[in-house]
Amino acid sequence: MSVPTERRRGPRRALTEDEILDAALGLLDEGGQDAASVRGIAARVGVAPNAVYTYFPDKAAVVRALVERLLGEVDHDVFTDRGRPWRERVEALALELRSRLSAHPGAVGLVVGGPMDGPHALALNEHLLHLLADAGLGPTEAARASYLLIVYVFGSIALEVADVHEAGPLPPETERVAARDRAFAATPADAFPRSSAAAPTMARFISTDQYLWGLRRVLDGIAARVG
Amino acid sequence: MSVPTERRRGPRRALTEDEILDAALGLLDEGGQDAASVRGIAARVGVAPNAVYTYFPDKAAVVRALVERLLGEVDHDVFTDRGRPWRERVEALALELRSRLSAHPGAVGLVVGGPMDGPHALALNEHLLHLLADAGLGPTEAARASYLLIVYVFGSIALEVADVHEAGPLPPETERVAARDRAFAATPADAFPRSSAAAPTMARFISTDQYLWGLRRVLDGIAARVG
DNA sequence: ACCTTACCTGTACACCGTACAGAGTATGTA
DNA sequence: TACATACTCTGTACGGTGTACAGGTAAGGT
Repeated sequence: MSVPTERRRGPRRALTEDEILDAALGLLDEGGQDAASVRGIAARVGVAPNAVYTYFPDKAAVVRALVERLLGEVDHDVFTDRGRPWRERVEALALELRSRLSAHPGAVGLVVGGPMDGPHALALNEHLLHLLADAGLGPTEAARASYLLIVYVFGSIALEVADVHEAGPLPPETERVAARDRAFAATPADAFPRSSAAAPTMARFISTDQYLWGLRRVLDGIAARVG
Repeated sequence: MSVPTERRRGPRRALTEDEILDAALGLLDEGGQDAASVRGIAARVGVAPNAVYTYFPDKAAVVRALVERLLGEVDHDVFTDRGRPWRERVEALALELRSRLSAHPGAVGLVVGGPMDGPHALALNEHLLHLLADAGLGPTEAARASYLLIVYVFGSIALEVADVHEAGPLPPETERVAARDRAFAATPADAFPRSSAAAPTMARFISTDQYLWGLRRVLDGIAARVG
């Protein structure tokens, strides 16, 4: 009888890179931005800290791999359907990215803070470029528009998550929206929020409504260049 | 003869908070994102590491104060002139912020990564809200538009700086643009950049031209809501 | 039965933020 | 003038971080 699970070449490989990434993401989800230490990861998979370095050359490589995995999780089908109008496809992409990333707030900083030059990131960029070419944009304007959209999507997610150092997931959207409304709403119905007290932060805790509103303004601006 | 420099109450105050912030910013400029350690700051002002804690409760407070100082350096006059068209004023604000922040790439991550809830940040937000009210937007749309603009300005700067972990200032814009063009330019003149090799990162090293292009698309989208 | 290869551990180093106790000095008050 | 007070700054120390180095151990292939 042979060994049921296939081994690679050397001795048994007790760990896998995926286990390590699972542990890192788990720590990030539970403890926020800085919770994924090498020692913590190793402890979570039940191994000495150095064992991690068998699979990744350094911590940055772990982070890169994790970012790639997160970006690889986005469902490309929803926006590669060339039968749908291009604006709908962009909105689908934007919503998909937002929901994927805000599921792991602690990891958002790592995604945005890195070079985003892995295969999945590039594939995403390429799909977006094709999409904008479908819309009728020339190569230069497509590149610029894709940059603009990337900035909006990642920028808004990054800003939203920026001041949530605490552990755990974001508060539910209903509560976030309520907080934002409390912050921005002027006291008289038609008044303009003039005091700092009325707008306590520059940009935080936005709703999906507001996210889509901004995205649509961007799309309006881009659409005007199509003709 | 009396002491020329005025003292507060206690013994001589050899350090000032500004000296500490100068040191922190200097380290950030020379060493990038993570170069501003408490120990490094203290060494640079010639003092034991703990002395810093006389002026700031913890490192986060140092960072907050530094962010506030950077945001306080933006020249408000260029965009509070209500005589100029509102789009011009937004562009002036966007360019001012970009030039101020990209002068200190190592500090950008700290600005964007924090809550941005200091007095200067709030004042900036308020000015932007007023500006958009001048443009004719109602309170809700002004808040949403200001959020959109903030996301664009800070998001693009953050993404641009994200993969420059190395020390020193950004390369000069001419070189950055050349790198970007090399990256995005399709090999045949009219071809569309399809390969990942042709677009090696999602969004990096953009020119002022491209920055303004994106900003103007955003402004187009906002302007369409004014009527 | 070797030898090679790859996994994993123990130990160690330099650095980080920062808490605690105390030394030193300039000031306000008697 | 003398003292008490208030404040700045230092020495030391603790627990945390990333990771380099040397070895031990177990599973192949031959």
